[in-house]
Amino acid sequence: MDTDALFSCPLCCHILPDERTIFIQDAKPKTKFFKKGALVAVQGDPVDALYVLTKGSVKTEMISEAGNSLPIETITAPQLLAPAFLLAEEHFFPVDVIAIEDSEVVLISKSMIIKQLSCNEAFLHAYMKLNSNRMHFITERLKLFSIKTIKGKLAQYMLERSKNRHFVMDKNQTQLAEYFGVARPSLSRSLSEMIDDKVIILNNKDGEILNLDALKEYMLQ
Amino acid sequence: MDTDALFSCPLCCHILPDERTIFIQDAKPKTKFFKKGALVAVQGDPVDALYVLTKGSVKTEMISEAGNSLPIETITAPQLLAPAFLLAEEHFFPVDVIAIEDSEVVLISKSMIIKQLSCNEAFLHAYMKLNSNRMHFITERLKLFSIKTIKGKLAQYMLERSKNRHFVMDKNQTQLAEYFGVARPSLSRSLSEMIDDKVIILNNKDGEILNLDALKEYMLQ
DNA sequence: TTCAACTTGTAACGAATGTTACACTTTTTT
DNA sequence: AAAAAAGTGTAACATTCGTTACAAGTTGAA
Repeated sequence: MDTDALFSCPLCCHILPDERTIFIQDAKPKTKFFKKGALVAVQGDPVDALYVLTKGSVKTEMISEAGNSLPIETITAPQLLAPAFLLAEEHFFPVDVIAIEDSEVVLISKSMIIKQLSCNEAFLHAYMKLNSNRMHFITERLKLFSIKTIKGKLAQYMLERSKNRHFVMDKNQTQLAEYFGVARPSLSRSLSEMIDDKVIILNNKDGEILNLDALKEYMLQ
Repeated sequence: MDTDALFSCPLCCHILPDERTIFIQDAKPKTKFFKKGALVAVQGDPVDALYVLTKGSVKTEMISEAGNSLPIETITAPQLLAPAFLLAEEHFFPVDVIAIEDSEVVLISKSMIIKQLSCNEAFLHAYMKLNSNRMHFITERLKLFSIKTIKGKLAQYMLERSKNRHFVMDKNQTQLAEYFGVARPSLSRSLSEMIDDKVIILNNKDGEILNLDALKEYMLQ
């Protein structure tokens, strides 16, 4: 078990060095290993422990089963998995979690976390801030989905990362199409049309907004 | 100010009766009134205080501006507005909040909430559970959006509230179309096709699942 | 360099959904 | 009971997007 990684995750880093040995003794954390491509958890699995990703990286996605899948995010160690659901009444994984490289996950029991929350104020604040930030993240994801047209999604994406009418595409078209949940050729077509209409120009990953009003209009429909 | 409502909200109900007078003295909560239809908050407004809806009801929606709007939920007093964002680094309203009847909102400063969180364990747990539950709610909303076809959304909606192949439609078609973010005639068409295909039957609000496998298949595409 | 793998552009076509309009039914109000 | 309002079904047509296929460009490794 990678205790260094465990205690550098954004939550457990607030357990003081002196207390870490005792914490490990009390918590008796379980360690699980996952090969690249393995399922760490599936939608509906109960979240009965805090899942700390201590090595590797995973991706989360919704609705897999067989048909479509919508990627939500990729998570790189050291980080927590589904921390908000540990204390929820519906304490189940809302997504599938899949290892995208060989990974290690440390499980810490719910009761141990609750104990730590009540006796360690820094831990508590970190936990709450973590959940708040995740809420923000997932809300942004929802906002993207509430925009129905591909051009609208692109506009939102570009405006979100623009500064002085300049922006950088941090994903290639294949990844972006997957992120938006649309077909790649459709994305390419929409992008081409936005360029044809002189709303933006693109040089490789670098983009420039030529017509800000027109770009914003895309989102309103 | 409706203090009864304030102290019956799911968070402040954990402030003990003895401490309520002092709490009010210290917090000096501000009260705001909103007429039906008024904007309580818009996307991007800073969340610098805890918003407690003490009277009336509001609806929240994304991307309004002028074009489309996606309703997220309706909230009835006594309840909190955007509690998760009070402690987030990005402490801004993620949605527009609109009064759907004459309403009263009580504002309690962030510092007062933080103080209460650290000295009142029940308050703390209520706050965390509240955020966890909201996370679950918003994740379910996202799941609905990750399903692209209307029939798929309908299938998810029906399966979610079915018991022994029986379900009840708790919204009329107009409301459901708005909830899904689709056009009302399109929803009506999809519903008709599902009935024609003998996957479900509908008697007013009561539905019966005739072909469970077919219904589930709708979601996988 | 040369080849393979990845990435992008694009075209033709079909499927799903949106838009608009109107008739009809049900519910609510007067 | 009559009138008004709300809800529903449906048709014709437009639009957007998905699917499939292939060509061309780019990158990186052998």
